[in-house]
Amino acid sequence: MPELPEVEVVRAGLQAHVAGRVIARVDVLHPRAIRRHALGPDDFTGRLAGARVEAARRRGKYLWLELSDKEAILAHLGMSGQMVMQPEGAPDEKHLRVRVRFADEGPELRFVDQRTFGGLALADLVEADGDLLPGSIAHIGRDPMDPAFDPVQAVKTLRTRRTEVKRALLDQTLVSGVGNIYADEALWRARLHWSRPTEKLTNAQGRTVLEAATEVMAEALRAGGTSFDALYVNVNGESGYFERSLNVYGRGDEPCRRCGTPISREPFMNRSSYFCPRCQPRPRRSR
DNA sequence: CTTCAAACCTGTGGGC
DNA sequence: TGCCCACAGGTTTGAA
Repeated sequence: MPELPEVEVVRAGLQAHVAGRVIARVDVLHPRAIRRHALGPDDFTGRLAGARVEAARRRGKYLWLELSDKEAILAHLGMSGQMVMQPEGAPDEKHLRVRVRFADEGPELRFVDQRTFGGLALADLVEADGDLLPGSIAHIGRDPMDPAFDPVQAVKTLRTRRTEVKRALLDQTLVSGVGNIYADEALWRARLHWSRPTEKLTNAQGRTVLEAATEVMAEALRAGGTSFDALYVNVNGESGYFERSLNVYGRGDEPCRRCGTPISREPFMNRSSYFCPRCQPRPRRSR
């Protein structure tokens, strides 16, 4: 599933293949893909024709193609969204949702999305805390790879929350970019059970788990991201290979790489939490 | 204000 | 073989 490292791989691919090009024509093949564009498909395609892509940018799991006049194509990959470059005329993918052709008639950009949780929208860029970003995501916190990310403040905010530590890690307003996979990996590295109450974490524990999240995402980025199946690929259709480096996620009943204890899986927020019951003991009292 | 859970989706795979 | 259900999960929305 695309979390920060996977989205960053895609962003870099878009920067390399799309920046500097002028859009000739956009086709929306499935209206749900632009459901967050309130003015509808005709407005979306009409306003994009002739626009020039200046750069590909990202915050957390959101990415956007910056256009001129403080506008941008804002994208979220959801669970299965892909941005792939294809030669014009290549056969349509089964789940092709949006096609972007360019004036130079070079490779076209395709938004492909099986589960349709992702989508595109036109957004106005606004000034926020020294950054230019889509107004609709101004509520998202900075991610750990942002040069202006403030880890001391993030730990402080984390410890004022009254919730479980994993819920806090997944809260994009606190720190953005972390999803279920890297949350579990960070908690394993920090030796913290997912249900530990945030208000009881020490400053050192808070710092440790946020540093672990930052490190594991940086390592995943260097590996090209995590792929379990064909649902995450870069703009050239290639998978990342960080899955082999995961220590807990998806490893239920397999031995912990630190202590050999079988990894546990528990239901959590309509998904799963993977953890080592020995390295990450459950808190004695759930608040 | 904060916290929480349901809803949105489709393809895959296990059980029977 | 085929049917049914569980599962994958990020964000939005509305309720408490």
